[in-house]
Amino acid sequence: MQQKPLTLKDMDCGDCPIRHRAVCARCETDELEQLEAIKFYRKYTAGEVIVWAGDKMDFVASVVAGVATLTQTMEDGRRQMVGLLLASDFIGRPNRDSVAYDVTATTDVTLCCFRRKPFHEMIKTTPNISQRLLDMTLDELDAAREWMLLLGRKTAREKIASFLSIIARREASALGGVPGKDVAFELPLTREAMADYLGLTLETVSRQMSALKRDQVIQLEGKRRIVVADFDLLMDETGDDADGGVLI
Amino acid sequence: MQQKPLTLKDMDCGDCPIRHRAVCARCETDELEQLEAIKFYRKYTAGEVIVWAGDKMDFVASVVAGVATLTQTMEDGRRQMVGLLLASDFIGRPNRDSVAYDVTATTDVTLCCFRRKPFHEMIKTTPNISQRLLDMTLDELDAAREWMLLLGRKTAREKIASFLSIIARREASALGGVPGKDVAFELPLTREAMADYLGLTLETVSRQMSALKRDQVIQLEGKRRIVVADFDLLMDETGDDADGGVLI
DNA sequence: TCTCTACTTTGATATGGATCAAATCCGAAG
DNA sequence: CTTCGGATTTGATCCATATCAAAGTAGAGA
Repeated sequence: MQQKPLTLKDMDCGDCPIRHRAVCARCETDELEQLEAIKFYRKYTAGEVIVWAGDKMDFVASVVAGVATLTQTMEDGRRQMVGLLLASDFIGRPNRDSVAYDVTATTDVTLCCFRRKPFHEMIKTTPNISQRLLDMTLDELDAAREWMLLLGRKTAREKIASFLSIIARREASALGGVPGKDVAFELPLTREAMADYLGLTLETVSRQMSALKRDQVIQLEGKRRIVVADFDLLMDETGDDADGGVLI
Repeated sequence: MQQKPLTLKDMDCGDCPIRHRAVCARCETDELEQLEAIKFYRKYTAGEVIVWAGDKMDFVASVVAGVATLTQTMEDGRRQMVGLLLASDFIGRPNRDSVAYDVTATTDVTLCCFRRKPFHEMIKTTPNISQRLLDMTLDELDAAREWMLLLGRKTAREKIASFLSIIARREASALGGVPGKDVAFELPLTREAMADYLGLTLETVSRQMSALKRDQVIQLEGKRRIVVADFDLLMDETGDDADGGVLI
């Protein structure tokens, strides 16, 4: 399944959002050149496992395109998603050589990878990069805490509405804006993966999607395409405060 | 309630674990001196709110002693704890001036505070500090993801057992070890706060505590003191893998 | 010592979501 | 176009936990 790594020649760097957004927004030219030297690309197809929990991982990476997930699995098979990685999100830990979660591509995925050891060395000497990583990690922590409220206290209907609004918002911000009154988007996850995200069963996910459709909060075009005529109506179903929510 | 800030003279710095463990484990002498210059202490009594969600916070801090919590509250009053802060844990965001969660002292708490702006300036120029903060934030992210599995997929009984083992482990590691076959400790939270931690009601927490006691997994001395004769027996109830669990 | 009050336990009942089961949909392979 | 298999929907039933209610406990203050 896995193709041989792409070289820089295979992909115009203009397609790679990393140097501009994810890791090195404030880097100096020579730091960017250092990063280029340890950078390579990898592609995965939908459904492919990128790394298994416990495996060695000798690179860190940014998602260039597609959607990947982090999931934990209990001995008896119960699964909980703990990370949803979209374009420009970061995978891996500069100072750990194995991963704690299964990382899976849920759509076709392109990663921009950096060899872990030299990347780790760079961090130690480059405040810009470690500060950028700190900011990104703090954002992830905020997202995780929002997610904890969802898992611990929201009803199934609120969970679905929250998930849809999260996806809508992230898709919109990837295109550089905020969702307008009406939005349409493709779900990057199966019902089962949504269930793993939300701490529900896939049957409950399906039922609540049908209920939101019946109640005219969303429309379904096929199984995966969602049309939201009135985004405020969807937000009303999330249980969240009306104002967007300011962060720590 | 709140006492006037302590000065360095009020507290021997030897009592403060911060410079040694939390923020500056690898700092140079002059960096430590910079930190001293912007450092002060604050004390809070059990039950006191340290900051409300949305309030300005002009300092960051490390917990020196006691237990504090981060909680989110929905409009209708549903509450979810999203952070449990013990000795040497960090509070606040160097680059944000307001907080997103209620921060509450659940026991008497002593904080070692650093004025936010100068601390933020130090980070920018001191790789040691920003790297240390990155490591701490990544640890918190791991804890949050463990917590998400608990909230999304564990039964009430597993949640309680997991919570008790987490507290036992953190108490033990604060004393510089790992929990032995038998451990005893004081719960730093009310049943209601435990419910907020676990995404349960306080009645369910109480019932499951009683059940674990009935089944001889734990003993209760009074309402708050827990004695665990066989720690493995408690671990068996958590639903977690037998081996401790390696991290990303 | 005796309240008072917050915390905790226990009981009875209701219910949201899980579980078990079966049908339907739809895209990919032939 | 037809077939096949994974993804999804829908239905019937069950059960873990919430909810509502009341009683018990213990520590702080009078």
